Amino acid sequence: MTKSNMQLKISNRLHVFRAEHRITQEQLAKEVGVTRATIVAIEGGGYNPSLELAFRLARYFKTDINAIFSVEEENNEQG
Amino acid sequence: MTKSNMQLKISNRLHVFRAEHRITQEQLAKEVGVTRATIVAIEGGGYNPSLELAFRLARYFKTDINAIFSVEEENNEQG
DNA sequence: CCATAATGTCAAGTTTATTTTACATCTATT
DNA sequence: AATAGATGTAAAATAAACTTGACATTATGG
Repeated sequence: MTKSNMQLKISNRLHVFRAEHRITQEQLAKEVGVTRATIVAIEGGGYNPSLELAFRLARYFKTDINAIFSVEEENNEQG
Repeated sequence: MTKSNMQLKISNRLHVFRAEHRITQEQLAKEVGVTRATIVAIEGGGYNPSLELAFRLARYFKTDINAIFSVEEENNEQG
């Protein structure tokens, strides 16, 4: 079992972006074309959305995917 | 029907990255933990992978998601 | 030409994202 | 306390990502 086969944990700051922009889950869901359940799931964490949805969220908040989503590194070789 | 409800077309340069790195579909598939069919599907285009897989591919090529995947803008304000 | 590796395709199956619906909780506001 | 808006949870259903296996085609090299 190689490392590349382990599931990556993807964390996100969607809740923060939503707070900053003062938009509700329901509004955001409508804006990006999904249901509130999906937004809830993403904010709940440990959830792996589609790339398209990630792009839509980034685009809505006029930012980059990496500003919202990031990979949880188990292995800290960022130096 | 608002624009935000239309499906975004996501294009990618996976084929290019793979050529540059001289790695086969099968090798790459193994590296990022999917099957060759998935790599073929992505390179074929019009395919919407998971965000996790997008992150894995970017990470493998030591680059950013945006260098590999991009949204096809119907509305050309990309500078 | 012959063998082998790499790629493209297709159909059927499994897993997981996303939807739908319903109900509970929490925070204002009156 | 009552009403209303926003959020959390959960279970069943649907859609879509991803797998599996098999076969065809296109390079590449002996």
